[in-house]
Amino acid sequence: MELEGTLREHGHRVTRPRSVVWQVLDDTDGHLNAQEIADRVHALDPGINQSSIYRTLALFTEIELVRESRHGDAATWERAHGDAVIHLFCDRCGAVHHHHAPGIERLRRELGAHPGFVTDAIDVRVTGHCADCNPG
Amino acid sequence: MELEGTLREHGHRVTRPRSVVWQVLDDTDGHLNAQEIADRVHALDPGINQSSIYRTLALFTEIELVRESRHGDAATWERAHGDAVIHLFCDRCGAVHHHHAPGIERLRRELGAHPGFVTDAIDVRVTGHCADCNPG
DNA sequence: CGTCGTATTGCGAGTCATTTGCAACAAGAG
DNA sequence: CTCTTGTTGCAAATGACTCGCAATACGACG
Repeated sequence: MELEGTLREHGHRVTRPRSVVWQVLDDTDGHLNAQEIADRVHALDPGINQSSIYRTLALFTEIELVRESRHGDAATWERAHGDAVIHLFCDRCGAVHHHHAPGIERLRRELGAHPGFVTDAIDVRVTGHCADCNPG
Repeated sequence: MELEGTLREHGHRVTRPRSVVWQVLDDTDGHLNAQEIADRVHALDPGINQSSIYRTLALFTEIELVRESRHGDAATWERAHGDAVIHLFCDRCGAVHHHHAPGIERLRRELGAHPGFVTDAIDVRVTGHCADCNPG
């Protein structure tokens, strides 16, 4: 299992909060905020504390199982994925869509040729609105 | 003056906090966090309140004089600039460098062809480290 | 110039998501 | 089964940012 392997690899234990939080994120195709994660976690196990959820998310982010993003003042988490997927944030309904953009690899090559900076990750975020979202 | 015109255009007054905050951001080539802005503002006028600085930054962001960005849990502000400038965040020294990437226009065109989403702004953020930054 | 209406400020008190200290607990090596 | 120590739950703390409100000062107008 991806979770167990990655945790062990980094010298961490497999615990109940970690399994449940992972179960929630792994079952979701998209971004969840802290509230949504807590709700789903509690549906599976009401005994898990909010602090443990935050600690777990921080750990998962550190070992790159999860990607955290902030848009405006909203924090969301999703399963980690490669750079070539960019995020489309809808200003109307708040949804976050994924879009595959191979052009990112071109950008990465271009940056590689730039002697002043060593690139690690590239994060492209587009704001706008879904075609079917009503104004306001 | 750019500040006065833009404020008037949007029906806002030109006040001391607004002039001083603008003076600070306009004199800086790059990103400043709330603390740095407050320090520089207070160097020019110690009587300006922190809340007014926040309110001013929010207003400037709204009328697009200023661009706010959040990286991790750090909020920073800079004079507004076009999308074709991407941000390079150094994980070691915390600096934010600008890089001109005309490829963004290509990406915008590509997204324009995507029927499901109407693009407004594109924000490209690269994490990594300056070539001359020491590890740790 | 003065006057006046109202946007804006300064201040202090909130807010609220996230973090932290610590004693109790439990994963998992031996 | 035992023991070590990484983790948890809890409750209290943090801290960046926001808000309510009376006092202030823009700037339109005469």
